[in-house]
Amino acid sequence: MGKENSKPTIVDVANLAGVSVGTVSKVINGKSVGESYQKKVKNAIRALNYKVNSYAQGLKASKTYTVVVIIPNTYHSFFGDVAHHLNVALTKRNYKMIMFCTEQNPDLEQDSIDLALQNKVDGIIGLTYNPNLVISENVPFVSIDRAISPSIPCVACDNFAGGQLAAEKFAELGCKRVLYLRKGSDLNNEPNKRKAGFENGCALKGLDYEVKMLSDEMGDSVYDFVPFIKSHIKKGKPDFDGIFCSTDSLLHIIKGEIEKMGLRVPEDIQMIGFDGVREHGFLEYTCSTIVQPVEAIAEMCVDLLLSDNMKTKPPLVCLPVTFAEGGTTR
Amino acid sequence: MGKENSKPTIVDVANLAGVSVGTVSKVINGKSVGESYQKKVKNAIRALNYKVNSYAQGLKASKTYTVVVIIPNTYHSFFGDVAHHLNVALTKRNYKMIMFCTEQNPDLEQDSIDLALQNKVDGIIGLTYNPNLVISENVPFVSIDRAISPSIPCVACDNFAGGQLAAEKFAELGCKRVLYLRKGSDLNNEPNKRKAGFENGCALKGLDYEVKMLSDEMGDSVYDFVPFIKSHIKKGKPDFDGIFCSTDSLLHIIKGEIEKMGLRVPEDIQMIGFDGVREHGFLEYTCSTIVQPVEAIAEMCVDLLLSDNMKTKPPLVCLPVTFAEGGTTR
DNA sequence: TTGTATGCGTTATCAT
DNA sequence: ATGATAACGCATACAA
Repeated sequence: MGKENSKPTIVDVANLAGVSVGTVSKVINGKSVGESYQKKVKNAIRALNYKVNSYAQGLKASKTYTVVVIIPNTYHSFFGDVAHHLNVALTKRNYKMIMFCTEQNPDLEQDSIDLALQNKVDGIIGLTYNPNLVISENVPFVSIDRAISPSIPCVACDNFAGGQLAAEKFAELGCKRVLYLRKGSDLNNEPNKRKAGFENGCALKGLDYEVKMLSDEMGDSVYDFVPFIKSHIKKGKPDFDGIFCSTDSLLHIIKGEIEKMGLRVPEDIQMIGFDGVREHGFLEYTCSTIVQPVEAIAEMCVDLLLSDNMKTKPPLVCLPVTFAEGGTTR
Repeated sequence: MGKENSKPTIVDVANLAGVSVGTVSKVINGKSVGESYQKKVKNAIRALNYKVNSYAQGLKASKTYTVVVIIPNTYHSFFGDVAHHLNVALTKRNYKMIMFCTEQNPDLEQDSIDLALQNKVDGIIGLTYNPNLVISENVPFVSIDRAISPSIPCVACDNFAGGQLAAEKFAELGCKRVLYLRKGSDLNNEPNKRKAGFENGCALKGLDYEVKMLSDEMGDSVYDFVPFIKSHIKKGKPDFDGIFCSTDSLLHIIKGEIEKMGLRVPEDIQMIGFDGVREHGFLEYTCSTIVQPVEAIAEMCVDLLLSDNMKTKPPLVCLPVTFAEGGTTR
């Protein structure tokens, strides 16, 4: 008897149905099979509660219907949102998603890629920060928010347009002088284009502005913005009436700080953030913000990754952003 | 030549190294191998950039170092937090995590389990709501927040203690009459014990209270709490001085609503939530709250799932909660 | 200690 | 149309 208690295989099904394994395989894969055989096989499958072993399938076909997603984490609202929509987009196409959280650790990012290759996944989607990422050519890779190489498509929102939109909104809302606060990676990534777009918009609208940049890599703290802001307040009077923050997260911290300084939002100071993520999964935005089309980004990533009939993939895809009112503008 | 351009296999390594495949396999798996052979093999592996095919491995060993995590979504802060810590706990143990987001859809939950079985994963961790979940006996399963069957371990925070702790805090903070607002699933799950714990705590401390329960399944809206709250305000004067909300998310909505009614938090009304999730991944809590030990829960789930030497697994594990001040209490 | 051969479950290529 | 059989890449018992 031997392997009595192990899982049923295609052979067991064939035996019970009184047909050959080839026939069973055909039934499973929807190939043309005689009516009566069809029935016998299906009954046997049900009777044994047989499931195909996707590892054997993967070994044979070297197609695993599995995609690895590399992302810093899922507790941060924006990343959580991205991860979720990637999952939905993949599931919709019958793909499984293996997730690696890297906390922006360069080594972990590289390890994740190596592990993915080892697991013969059909592709990788990565939101990474490692500037020296080694990606072997034979595996489809789509990058989010960072151009890695010309042969690797990068998907992002239109960060430049987003920055410009923010500037235009401030102008429209009657602001005269706006601060741009940014803290992020020094890497040459897409979100850094928010600044250029913002400056462009300010120039277009004749809006006065000042920029303060802080760096992740340099270990700057968000609270380093505080003295900068204070230097713009003389005798309780700010010389600015708007603040554009590079992310909604940053906005929330800064909002708390300037409220401590006795300024009210949006009465005294109007604020616009970036990302447009809804905390708690609610529908309402927690601040006025430039909204990233996260779902569209996720869909685009998956489409690009899985379309093997596309000869030359676009090196950079920018998806449109929108402005959403969220209580920090008038 | 044939398969010239395909990935190198263990055979290619063996050929290049001038040894047998068995030897290569041993080197890969850290079995004892002669010093000189060791070197030759390792060089060949490097030269070919060889990676073991984990599908072939999985087929052979029927051990895949893969765990499926079933969770409603990752954009909601609490779920995102859970998913993240599960990922970290699994990665730490060299396991890969396949994620399925189900949005609490019962069919999707069942499908995810079936798919997991098909993929021969080593185990499943599920935060599910389907009351009729069919889980075949031969796959390790750990449930979060809901007891599914005596043979399936359930891991949760100590919800009863959490409810009681909230009541005790209210008493300590000088409250005389507290409202308990709960919206959730009617399923017999662990979080529903918060109510009993709260009532117990109120009784213990001689605290007056009233309870209002809303149901997910009945399609209730959180705004259905508004008339209930208003019925407790006579001529602008509330007959309560505290509100315990079954989740932080709910607290944030209710806080907005009662502020619209002209009540201030925490000056007029003190509020305590449940979950203790930090928005934006910050360190600060967004409200005073009963904090779930998410990391401990994740670790416990993984430990329980992967410990095969444990003969009888505990049917229910409750992990301790703590109170955190977050600006909605005095 | 090292090499050889068999099997894991599936699919695809043959004959039949 | 159906059945037998050879791969897929790896691990392991067994032989050398």
